Amino acid sequence: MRDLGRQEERNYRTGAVNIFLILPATNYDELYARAVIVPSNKKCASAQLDAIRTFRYTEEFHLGGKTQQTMSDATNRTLGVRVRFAPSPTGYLHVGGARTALFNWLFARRQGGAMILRVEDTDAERNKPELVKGILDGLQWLGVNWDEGPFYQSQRTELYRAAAKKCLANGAAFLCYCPAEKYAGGDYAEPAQDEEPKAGGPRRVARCSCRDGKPSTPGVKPAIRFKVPLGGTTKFLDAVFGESEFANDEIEDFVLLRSAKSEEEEFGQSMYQLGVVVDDIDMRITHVIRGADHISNTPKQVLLYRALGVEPPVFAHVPLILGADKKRLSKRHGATDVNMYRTEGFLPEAFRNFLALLGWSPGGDEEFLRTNELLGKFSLEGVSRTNAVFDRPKLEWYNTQYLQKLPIEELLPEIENELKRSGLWKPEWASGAALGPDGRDHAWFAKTVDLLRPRTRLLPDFSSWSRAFFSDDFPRDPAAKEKFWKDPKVPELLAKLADALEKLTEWNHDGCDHASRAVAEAAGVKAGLLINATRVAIVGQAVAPPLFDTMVVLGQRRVVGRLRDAVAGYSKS
RNA sequence: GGCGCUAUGGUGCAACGGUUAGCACGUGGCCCUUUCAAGGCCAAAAUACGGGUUCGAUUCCCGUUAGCGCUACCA
Repeated sequence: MRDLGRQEERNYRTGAVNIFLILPATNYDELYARAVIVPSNKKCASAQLDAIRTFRYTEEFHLGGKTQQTMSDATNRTLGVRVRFAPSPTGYLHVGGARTALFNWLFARRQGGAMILRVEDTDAERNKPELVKGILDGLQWLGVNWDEGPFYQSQRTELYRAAAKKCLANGAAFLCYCPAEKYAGGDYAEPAQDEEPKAGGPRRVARCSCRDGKPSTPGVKPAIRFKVPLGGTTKFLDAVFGESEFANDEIEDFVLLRSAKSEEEEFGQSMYQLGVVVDDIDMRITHVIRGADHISNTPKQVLLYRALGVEPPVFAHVPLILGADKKRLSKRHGATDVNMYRTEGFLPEAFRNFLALLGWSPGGDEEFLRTNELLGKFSLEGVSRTNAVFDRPKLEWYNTQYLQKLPIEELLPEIENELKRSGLWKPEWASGAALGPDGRDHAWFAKTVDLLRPRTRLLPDFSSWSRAFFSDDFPRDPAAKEKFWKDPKVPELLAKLADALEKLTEWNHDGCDHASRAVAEAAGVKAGLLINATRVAIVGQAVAPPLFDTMVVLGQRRVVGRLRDAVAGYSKS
């Protein structure tokens, strides 16, 4: 650790949390210091706290930073938490990525820090630029917003090349002329190098003679590989998994920069490991929160940080999301694209609540957590270390809960959008001008939605089976007619009911109730027979809210009209 | 194969050495009821296995097994 100049350090103890605050040294303008919050639980023994205190020296790194997209100076100087979400546009935004983004966002917002979005598109081959929009849309739908970016790695290649060259100059990297295939499959060690038989145990990863400065091969464009130290270990601290240590002999000499694809170029595009580290340094990322599939990449990145003269940030790896068969979630498990959940009609907040509790828990039994509660409770120490299975039934349960429990005024805009989408929306329903079909009822839309919502599972339910509430053009479900229109007395009953209801001077629940029961009684049938038949007549479904509430909401003119229409159509069906 | 990580009912989480192992989803039953939901009540269902450490292990350690991850000039 370098000399930090004047530096103050304090240890505050607040309940379960130790806060180490390292004040910036005044004489190094570039010196970057910050407070790190460390949970004092079993995952982070106090001996490890030292390792977490992170400072950063940016050196001449700014040189590259100025070339293309650069962070603003103001934000660069900001002290505090900075996290990033870094999707790769090789596919849509899948639920695992969405969860990672959500955790980053919750952490940033909770800590009052900054969220940065970075598109990792360094692989020109698989990269599909048109996918970026879908990813951003998905994030926005989820409510995950960002403060800086999106930055595109494909536009920052000079930065990576500068860093790779620095490693070359350092001796931390080497030019490799080997064909890629030679490394593929791992277990490769240049036979000629086998002079020291078992100096540091068996060598298990590819190590070629280029790393010792093999003369260049004419006509072959080299790649730049990182020169992993022989022997020793690399350790790092993970806020979720604790401390881990990897033997350097297990780490391959990973590629930093691809070889040039054309004659004019000296080198090709950056590889993942280089791009992440360089960007995380340049963007001053303090906490790297990402999927656990990156745990094995971390020692490589730590090595790279050190080679670049920078202390690594805090890592927090979050467990993966699996399908029902406990395999990593993929297309064959059904919907994995978050945008499909939007299209299906899930409420973003319900989806967010569900996702947040997949691999994280605030510690108790509460699980219905609205966004502000999530924001108030989120912490890295609550993150689990075990992979979680994506359980669709539970997600659906969350959605029905939100559909039912949300304050009506929060739900209304969602329903309005749904009805607009399906072409059923009428402007006069808008709040403020909420006149009902009969031009009288002031909160008609809200009342109707409130009546409907206990029976809905997804947003489109409002325009499908509830269609008759919003449109006069609705179908009568054949199965419902089969079930409740079987009795031959039905048309006559419905006709009588229409007559009785038409005479009503007051249109309310009890009036409809009494009138209906009187008709049933006069005809000598059970009220249920008439009620069920009437439901099919006025809303076309066997399933609907309580009949008399439905009548009230639909209005007298409509109910009578639909009853007569049903009588007329009865024989035809 | 090598290396790493993980292991509580079918699923998601609680229980931070002492509980009759808790909550929720799902499942089954009952109640409510005018359909269907919602809601209420009840039930079945778990500490992977084997060794330690300890007065005491779901909890700490080791091994086994299983699952997952990484092992690319993918990210």
